[in-house]
Amino acid sequence: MPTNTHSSTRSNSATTKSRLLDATERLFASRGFAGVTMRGVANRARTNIASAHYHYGSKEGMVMAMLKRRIEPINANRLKYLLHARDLAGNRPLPTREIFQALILPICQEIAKSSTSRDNLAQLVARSFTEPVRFIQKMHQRFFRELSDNFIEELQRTYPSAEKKDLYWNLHLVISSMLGTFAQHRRLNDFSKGLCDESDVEEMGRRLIDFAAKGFEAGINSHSK
Amino acid sequence: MPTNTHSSTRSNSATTKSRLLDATERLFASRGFAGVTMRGVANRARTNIASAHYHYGSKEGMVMAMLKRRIEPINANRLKYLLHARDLAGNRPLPTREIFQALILPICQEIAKSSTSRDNLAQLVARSFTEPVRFIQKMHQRFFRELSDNFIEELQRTYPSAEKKDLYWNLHLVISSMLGTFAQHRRLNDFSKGLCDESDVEEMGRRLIDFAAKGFEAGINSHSK
DNA sequence: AGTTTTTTTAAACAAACGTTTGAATACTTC
DNA sequence: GAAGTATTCAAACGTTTGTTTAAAAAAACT
Repeated sequence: MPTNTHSSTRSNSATTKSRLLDATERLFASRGFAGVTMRGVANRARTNIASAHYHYGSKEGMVMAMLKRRIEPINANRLKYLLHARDLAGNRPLPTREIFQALILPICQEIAKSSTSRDNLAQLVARSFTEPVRFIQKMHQRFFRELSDNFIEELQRTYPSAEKKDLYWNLHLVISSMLGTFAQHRRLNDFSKGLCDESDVEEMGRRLIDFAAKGFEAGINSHSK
Repeated sequence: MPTNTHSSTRSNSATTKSRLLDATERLFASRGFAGVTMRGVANRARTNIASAHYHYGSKEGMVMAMLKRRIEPINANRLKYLLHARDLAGNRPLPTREIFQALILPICQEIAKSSTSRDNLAQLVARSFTEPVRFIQKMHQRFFRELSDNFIEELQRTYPSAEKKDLYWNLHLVISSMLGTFAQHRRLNDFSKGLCDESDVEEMGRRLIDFAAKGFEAGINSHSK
């Protein structure tokens, strides 16, 4: 039985443990949950199937650990961004664009980091939000519930007279657009017949933020007048 | 060997054949490609595994047939909408909103029709665009390539001085937003803590069109000035 | 050094998968 | 109604899946 209550104190074991998550990440990003096989992961991590079970208990546990490792730091950065922007603004409401920068920039930075090799974070995030497996849906729900609570609060400060329903609808549209854009990201080159460069993550971030901010404002203003 | 060159002339066989696609559709929408099992489909269609192979040759062939049956009519409607709007406008360029109405309304109507029972078209479309299986990706690519060719042409008429790169980027953002919104659609109730009603597909369509049109315009104007 | 705990390994398990077979049944055609 | 085609069916095939077992190896601890 694995005793994972203590974080691993040894150097070698931590390496195998993390190599397993690395392999899980690659397979999940390129082939989805069903494409993550214990044998495939073990092979890529240069270890054994039973070793994977030893460290993570089950396939579900392993994928869950991999998703947590990836997503939690990004969400933490989003909130840090938001708080930082609010500090700079004093008690004046934040511009729409700035709020969505806090939502979108942190993950774009992470995507830019990871998109050097074949393991693409954009694909990973995209899969995790349409994956039909129950526990992943629950996880996704938890992550975004926490996020939206914070962002709705900030949006209410910026749009004090807006109806809550409009704020929720349009934040929903913004988040959906962001996730959809990541999911489609790899198809941009083909889609645009080579005119657009999908590898330029910074450009994607800038355009996505503009798009989201203006779209959001449209949804709030049209209803409030 | 199945001789599918002739469309089925008998009444009973066509029913079994279409029941198989119905079952495939339900399973694919709720559990993705990996969740479509020949046994599951055959059970739901009240027939045999071998019967499914007889009619469609393979699991891939069956899922492909199901996707074609669903998506092709929607795309045809989109083009019909677009041509109709252009006819009404004479040779004057179409407003942005009207162009994206032609993109979004036809599929929303279809979603509204199918969302009575548990088989949700929004989920189906959502899965088909993040599914890691090769042949589904190819199919998705083909469908949207044909669509985008027509819509880019129309957008160029409306924005004659805009750069092609901007048009492609922002149409990409619009399509991604649309797909992402469908993918997230079922989570809206929970996300908004009951404030928003996800079953109101017409409201979703209206808000999505506004969002997309304004977001698109922002991406074009900000770069052209 | 000896004991205990943690980690790795090879081998096997039952269950579920897509596909194939060959015979039985239904339908069409003459 | 006989001949021929189209469809259904139960049963089996070989793989692959996640998981378990029990023993060996490595590391940590006293």
